[in-house]
Amino acid sequence: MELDKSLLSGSMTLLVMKLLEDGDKYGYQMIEELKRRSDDTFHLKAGTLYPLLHNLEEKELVTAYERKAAAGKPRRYYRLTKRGAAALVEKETAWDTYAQAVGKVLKGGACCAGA
Amino acid sequence: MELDKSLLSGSMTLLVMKLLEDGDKYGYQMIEELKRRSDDTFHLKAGTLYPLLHNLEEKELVTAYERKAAAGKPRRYYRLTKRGAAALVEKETAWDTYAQAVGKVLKGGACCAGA
DNA sequence: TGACATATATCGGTTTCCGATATATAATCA
DNA sequence: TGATTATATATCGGAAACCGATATATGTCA
Repeated sequence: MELDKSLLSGSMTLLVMKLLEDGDKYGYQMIEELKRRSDDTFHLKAGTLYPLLHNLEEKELVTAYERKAAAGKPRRYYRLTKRGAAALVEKETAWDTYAQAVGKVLKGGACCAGA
Repeated sequence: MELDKSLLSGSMTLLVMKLLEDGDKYGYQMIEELKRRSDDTFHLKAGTLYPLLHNLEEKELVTAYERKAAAGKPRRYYRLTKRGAAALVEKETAWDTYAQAVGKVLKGGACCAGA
């Protein structure tokens, strides 16, 4: 594909990083928020999210810290690093390019234009 | 994900099937046309396309026939079956849903709305 | 002769994502 | 009290997508 293959379908990484743009969040919270913000379209699974977060941490695109909640297990919060924020911008641009290209193929049949 | 996982990133299957909507095509031709219709964004590789086509054939979403060209190796043309055309419509709808959901997440930060 | 474009094909590998499973805490309910 | 459910994190194994490399075969052009 050559345009950032990791977008296809690394879209989950993009979306998770986007959630962190609004402020630090912990894993379980991201699952809920992604569901909400996508109008119940994305049901991100724990088995997908946690390895993904660990991977972002390794690449230093996010940092993590633990904090006890009023009840339950302590929560592991994630924060976008500067490099993470820069990577996010790139990923958003790549997504736009990709989505637009799909749109071109889906709309532009031989039926409608010689262009 | 629950919305047709094979869209993420089965987008290639969607795009290839879409190309066939305009008429029968052979593999190499699809690679060239996808490049053209996407304004040089998608560089579909032979190693991706041919297994994908064989898979569509197995599922009876396309049929194939061979035809000699004026020169060179004979070409293997593919044609959308009725089931294939129906599957294409579904895949296009799924793509729309998916792309819109990504759009919602990318646009709707906590920064801009309580909605 | 060799390089290149056309054309199809397969194998092995990486990355994505998920299902299943495990662990731990607290609330609710029968 | 015991069972279930929700919260919260984690890992493992597997399926599927896509690609790089490679192989094959034909024809043209220098």
